[in-house]
Amino acid sequence: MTHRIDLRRTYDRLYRQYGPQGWWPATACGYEARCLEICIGAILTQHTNWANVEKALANLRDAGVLTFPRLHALPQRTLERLIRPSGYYHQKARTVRAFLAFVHSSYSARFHRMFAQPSLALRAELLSVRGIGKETADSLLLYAGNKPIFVIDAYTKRLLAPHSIVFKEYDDYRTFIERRLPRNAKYFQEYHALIVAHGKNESSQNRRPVSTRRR
DNA sequence: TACCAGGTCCTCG
DNA sequence: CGAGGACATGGT
Repeated sequence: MTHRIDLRRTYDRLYRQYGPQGWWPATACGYEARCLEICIGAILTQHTNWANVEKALANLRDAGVLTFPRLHALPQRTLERLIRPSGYYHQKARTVRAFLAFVHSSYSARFHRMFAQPSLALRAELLSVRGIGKETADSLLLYAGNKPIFVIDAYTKRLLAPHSIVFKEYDDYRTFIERRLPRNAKYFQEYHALIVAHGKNESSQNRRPVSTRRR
């Protein structure tokens, strides 16, 4: 089967339409703090509107617990209460704690050590953490670790589907895209961000059809 | 009111 | 293994 989509040109088109996205939307300064915020945000955003995730992150920030040691020491119930707006709060609290325990025990709670590992080996380790699946693992690798791994999400599949590019396996999507693009983390970050911007734009138009009236 | 949002895990046949 | 369901809040 021949795939007509030109992924580089698609990127250019999206970039012209939406402009630079500068993802991931993180506010923290400093490498470790920023990694923490990205990782927690990536877990909280699973099947969840980003606006809800921001409420949860704001709760953690306001409570002064958005640091590795504070978050790691937080009781399950307290964590659940703070991240409640992001939904699935029981599951996600467990995942956040499992993730922090993993980083703590395997990498002394240091993200720079964790991301010093070879990407694919680290990916396998992340996938062994309960609650972290392929998309979340790849988001951590790409946005926190700056690894050239392309993140596949619902929007990405939605973008490819009209071109009859449909796979059963997550990794088939990833391979398809990675084989057709320069392996560059910044490029992948921006590209995936553009796909999400486009996806949100499209779905908002579906909800409220474009008015035929102009000006 | 119903449906959706930057998934993941578990169970059952 | 593949389909189906559970997990949960907030916005439109």
